[in-house]
Amino acid sequence: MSNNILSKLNKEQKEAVVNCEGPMVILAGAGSGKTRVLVYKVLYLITEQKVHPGNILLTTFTNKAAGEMLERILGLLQKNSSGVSKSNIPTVGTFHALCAKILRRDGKHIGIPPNFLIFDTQDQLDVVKQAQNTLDISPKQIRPRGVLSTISQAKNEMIESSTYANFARGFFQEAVAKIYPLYQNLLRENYALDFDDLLLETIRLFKTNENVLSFYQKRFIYILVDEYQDTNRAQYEITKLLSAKNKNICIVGDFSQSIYSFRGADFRNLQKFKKDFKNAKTYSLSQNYRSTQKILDAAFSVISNNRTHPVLSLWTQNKGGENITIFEAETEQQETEFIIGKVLEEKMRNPHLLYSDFAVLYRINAQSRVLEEVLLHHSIPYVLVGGVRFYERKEIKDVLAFLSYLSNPKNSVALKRIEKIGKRRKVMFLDYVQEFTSQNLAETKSTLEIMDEVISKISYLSLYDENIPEEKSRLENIKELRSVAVEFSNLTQFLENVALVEQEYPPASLRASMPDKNIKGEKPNAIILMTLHAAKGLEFKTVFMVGMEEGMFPHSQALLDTSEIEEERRLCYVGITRAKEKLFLTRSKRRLFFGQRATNMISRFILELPKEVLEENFIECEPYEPEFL
DNA sequence: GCGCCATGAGGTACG
DNA sequence: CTCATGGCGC
Repeated sequence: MSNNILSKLNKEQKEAVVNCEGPMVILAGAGSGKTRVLVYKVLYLITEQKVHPGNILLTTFTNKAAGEMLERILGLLQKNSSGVSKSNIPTVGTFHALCAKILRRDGKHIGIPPNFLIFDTQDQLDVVKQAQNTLDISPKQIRPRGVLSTISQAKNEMIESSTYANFARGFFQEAVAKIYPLYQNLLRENYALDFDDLLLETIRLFKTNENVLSFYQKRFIYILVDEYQDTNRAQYEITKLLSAKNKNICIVGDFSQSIYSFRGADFRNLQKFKKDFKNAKTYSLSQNYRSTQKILDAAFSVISNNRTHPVLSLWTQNKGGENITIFEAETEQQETEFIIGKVLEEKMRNPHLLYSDFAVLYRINAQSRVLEEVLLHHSIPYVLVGGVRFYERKEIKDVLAFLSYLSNPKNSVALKRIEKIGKRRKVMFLDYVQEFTSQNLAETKSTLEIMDEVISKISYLSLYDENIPEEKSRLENIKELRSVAVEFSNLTQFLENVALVEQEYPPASLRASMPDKNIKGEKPNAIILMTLHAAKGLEFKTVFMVGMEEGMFPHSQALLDTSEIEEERRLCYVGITRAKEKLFLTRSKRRLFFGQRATNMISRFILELPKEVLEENFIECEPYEPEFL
């Protein structure tokens, strides 16, 4: 059986899998089979080391990744006929999901009720506005969004509301110093935590309750952490606390793919690890199974310009491959037309190719508009990944507000939202709340029944007209939410799922220009449009990176800061390494920007590519020295 | 409670 | 230019 598992791995991967005891770092390059190593390591621990599955913790970056990895693990376990029952599976999830579970169970020790709410960004904003209102701080002078991100940043650095004032410098931060404590109080009055609190309160729980910490240390004997380069300080702290006793901690990461420092991620955690665990072993996965050597060479050449972190050199058996094409368009429309031409050309050359083998990656969301317009004009099918998320839609938030208030009448933010829907509807709703609590319906009715009752009691659906396309899609979204409710008949569990789980984009929110068979679960045959950030972890046969201009990519706000430029370069590295077979980099000489025509220089990242891997017809621009150097 | 207009800002995004 | 927000009048 052991051979069976290990035969699927190369030498480097095998080493990383079979060494399980003690602290270790796996430096895993893009496309090097990192997920495979994590999955097989868990499998190896269970089947070979006879570790109880419940003693394994694997943390991931997203819920999606967690779901996929657990599925693979369970599938392989079944294949190896190792009896794993539902109550006997490894814990796989994000830090936030893990912390939510821990706090539901043990938060009471630090005054957090088990039915606490999790406030999302919109709820948080409402709270900030409420706090500013109380303090008479005008939202015009001090923007709530800015306040919120400053508070979040402070929380990421583990600065509490009581001590923030000591660090506050300047007009804005002094305002935040007043708002932050009030914000925190309001959260607590609502029995709510924000996402940052989930992490911070767990740390506080661990630090003040030895027994609780000890319980989880005994439970999670083997800890694996994915995407360690994108952990923030709180997440770093949690892994350290949890692994302090057994020290069986395996972290996986890649410096070159750290692209989330703007939200508190710190790739130096990857370096700190070896200082915290002096005897930590290091394994590197350097064989790439995704791209051609030319693509890898291009990526390496670019990323080698970064000075503040180590860089893995990747190799592949897939030598050669096609050259990388650079295209300089006059306008952004022409840039998109070039893409369409190339897609059709490639499809002609190879009839097996689907539209979905092509991805267009861009730096900022605003770039998608022109792409959509031109694709639409040429009747080329596309899907836009991203945009307004399902659970952030108005109608979904409304229905959730009803349910959330029913589950926890302390939720004043939900009530405020309900009031906004309509005063009369609020009265009708409160009538139902009375009925609901007096008859204790939370115990007897399913989520779906409650949802349907609320919706009909206040005739919520009559707000929307089926004949107006936009409103019809709102009605469809509510239907979609009903199907989620079917999966979670317990109201509390349903709300927990909604708060923590990133929703798949349902069909209605997929903006496809051609209504292909977009049925749930089916990948539509359409060109994929997304930001470079969204592309992390994915791969496509052909990749177009557009807007390769100074000011666009690297982004204008990163130009003056070396560490931000390095992050942009890592983002570029991530983009290049998404391509399996063919890579195009395009730029436009002129571009409409905030209604004005702007002329941008060619991106430095293009000039950092090795000439050997470029199509010959690319005429290099005059080299330039950025002014700030 | 809704719709209209003025104003202002404009990165990336997971839980 | 485009979108989000907030104030105000009906």
